[in-house]
Amino acid sequence: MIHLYSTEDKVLLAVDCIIFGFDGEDLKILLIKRDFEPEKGKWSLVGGFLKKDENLEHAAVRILKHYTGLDNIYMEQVATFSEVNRDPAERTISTAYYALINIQEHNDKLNKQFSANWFSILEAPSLIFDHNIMVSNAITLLRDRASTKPIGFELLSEKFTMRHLQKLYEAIWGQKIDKRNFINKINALGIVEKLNEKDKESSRKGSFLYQFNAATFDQNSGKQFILKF
Amino acid sequence: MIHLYSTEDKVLLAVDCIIFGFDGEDLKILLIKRDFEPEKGKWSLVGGFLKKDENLEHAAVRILKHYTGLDNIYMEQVATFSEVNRDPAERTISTAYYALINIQEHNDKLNKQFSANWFSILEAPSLIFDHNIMVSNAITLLRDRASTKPIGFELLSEKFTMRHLQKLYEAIWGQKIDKRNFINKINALGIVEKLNEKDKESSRKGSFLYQFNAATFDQNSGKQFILKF
DNA sequence: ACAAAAGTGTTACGGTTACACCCATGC
DNA sequence: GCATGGGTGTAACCGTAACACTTTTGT
Repeated sequence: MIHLYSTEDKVLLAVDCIIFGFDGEDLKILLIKRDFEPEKGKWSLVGGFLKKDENLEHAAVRILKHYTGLDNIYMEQVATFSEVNRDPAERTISTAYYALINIQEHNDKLNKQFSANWFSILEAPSLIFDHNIMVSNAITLLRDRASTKPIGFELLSEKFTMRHLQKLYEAIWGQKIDKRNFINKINALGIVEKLNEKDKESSRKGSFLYQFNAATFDQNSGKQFILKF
Repeated sequence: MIHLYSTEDKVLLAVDCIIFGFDGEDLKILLIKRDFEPEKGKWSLVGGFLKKDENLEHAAVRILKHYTGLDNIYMEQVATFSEVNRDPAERTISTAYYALINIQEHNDKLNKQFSANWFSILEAPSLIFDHNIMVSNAITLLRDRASTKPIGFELLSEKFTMRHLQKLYEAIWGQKIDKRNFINKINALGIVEKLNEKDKESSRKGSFLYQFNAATFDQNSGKQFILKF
């Protein structure tokens, strides 16, 4: 079998992004109302097409910057979706990426500009094409990664309370966790540093703030990061 | 931003397959000597281009059938690789799939026809393009899947001994496992059925044959399949 | 009789889970 | 002084890991 590349079929390649955020209670995804045909007016993931001179990751970064205004976003490829008629307009293959952003840093103006909205993953509307499957795969992958890598911090502000962190993991796994067991385990992992500051927002007593300590984590990296309940 | 699909760049989309087999001792991958430019004569994964009227999975099935003669192969997508210059001949994006086949059923004639060879994952040669990274990602994924899904059986014949099964998992994880602990755990999972036959190949005493029991596994599917040591 | 692999249970250990009360503060 | 969330330790339990000897049979 001899290949002459030039005789092979070419296709459109798109990137779709599942953008996760955390508001203190629920894990959320950012969706936009699609403003062009087909399926204009329906809810959709943010996406765009791959250009000749960039790789998929670069395209994802570009799209994320466009829709969120943010750089340096934590991102990982989910999978590539290629059903022949997934997009009724034209044959398009799409690679999905999930991204973790700090919802506080996200600019509300952009939401108006793009008719975008945050939806709890428990109450998200039905999406165009195969985007529901993409979201579902992304959630599965995120749950796995959150259990084996210290990526949760990407969804929080630099300083956070133990309660924030716990609520985050509860939202990711859809499961209540015992307060004492959670704190014990986090401390055993030695990846957060207790600060001499308190957050007074949530209670009269106030609760201590922590920050992720990459250095400590790297030292411990002999042992595995596993966070399961 | 308004998209007119017709103005977007199109690209070549390829599929590359990491074909795993198990010879009783080592986990192996099937590689071919590439018979066309660029990189003619170098070792490579088997691959091909996506056609207009098929999805990626279909392309992978087609390629596997072509190079191994086999249908109904267990397969899973690994990831999509898109560096701009990954293929020096022309911009090509490639989606990698790993596949598990029973090495016994594989036809040696085809190996001659395609200058193909099985290599232990521990001694595989350097490959063209980014194929080494694909293999490495595939192994990581396989290890994860083997720990959480009963897919190991895809690499064995229908009937196998406990020793075969243990050697397989040892090869996948690159780690010795205690014989008694292994058997205890497999039996606790209740996914294999002991047959009234013995394999006399490996010892004078002979060892009992087992087969995977999908029915039993489905009944147990309330509990999770987890196989780690 | 001996070599070579098969087969078989129990104990110790470590990590996970379950669980309840006092503390500090603002109103 | 009381209501609200913050903070803290221990004991029971369960799964995992470590470990050695007997059995079978072909030569």
